[in-house]
Amino acid sequence: MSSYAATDSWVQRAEATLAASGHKRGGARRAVVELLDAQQCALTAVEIEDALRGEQRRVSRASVYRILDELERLGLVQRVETGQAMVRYERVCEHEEHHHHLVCDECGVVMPFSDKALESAIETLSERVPLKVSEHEIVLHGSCQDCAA
Amino acid sequence: MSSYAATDSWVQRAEATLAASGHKRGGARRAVVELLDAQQCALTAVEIEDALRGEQRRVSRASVYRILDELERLGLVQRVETGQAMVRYERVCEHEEHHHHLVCDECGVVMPFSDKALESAIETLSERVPLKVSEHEIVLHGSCQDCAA
DNA sequence: TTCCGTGCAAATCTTTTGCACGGTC
DNA sequence: GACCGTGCAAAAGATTTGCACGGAA
Repeated sequence: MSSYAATDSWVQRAEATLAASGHKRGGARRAVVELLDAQQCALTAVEIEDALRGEQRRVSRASVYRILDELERLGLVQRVETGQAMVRYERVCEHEEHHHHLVCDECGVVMPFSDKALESAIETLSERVPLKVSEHEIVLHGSCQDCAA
Repeated sequence: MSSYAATDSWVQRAEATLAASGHKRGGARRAVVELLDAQQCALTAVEIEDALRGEQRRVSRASVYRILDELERLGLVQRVETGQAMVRYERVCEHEEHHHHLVCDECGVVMPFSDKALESAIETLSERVPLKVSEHEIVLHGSCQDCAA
């Protein structure tokens, strides 16, 4: 889920992009980058902090936000607004298919999905709209299979 | 923009729904409902408070949030997540076409749009997804005509 | 007269910022 | 040595809650 040829992984691209933009290495950032790379879907800052507390190394909440902010500015991660009070973040993979999110309003679980027809509808309508569209976000709300059962 | 036959306006439906669910009338809530009815697109709680401060009557921020919360629970308004740090709210009109939002990331302006092809793509894919879909939200980000110029 | 509605102030929660120290280049 | 990275604590901003009083039914 997280890698392609070793020379082309998201982690490597991230490290390279960071270095190219004048950043030095840091343990906290490396831990966040590696954690994000291992994820299947978007995480909140708090989830990242908690996940890191146990595993790799402890990273302060402020650093998590600072790191996410920088990664977003560099186009390495993207924000996902799920309507759950906290913003979620996930890595942006150039090689992976663009995806969107399903949110269970009962248990809060977030899952990815992708759909060709949807993307082409978006593409088409983007031409007709009074906005130079740069991104789009689609969130479906409902009940997941566990909660609906 | 805000009314149909007088017997079928959103304000009237709101008042009726509120009454039916055991609410008494209140000046603050009436002011918020009337303001929302006059809007073309989604507002934040702060924008509502400010708009009301000048016009109809002053309504405390806490009341604005409580009122919006109740209206949302009753299905009279819906939240719109535009990725702008504040949640926006707009009335839900049964007779109006379902619409989504364009957000200018430079000036923050929010505009509505609707698209048949998009809706049917959503409808179709909702069947194939591991979620009993109840709602969906689509936001296009970019630069508005003024900002892009 | 009972219960809802509302304002005010305080509390919460998420996210940001200021500052000092330690690490990387 | 210069400058970035990070933790900690405080600040800021949005939203929620507790409490007391006034109003509607």
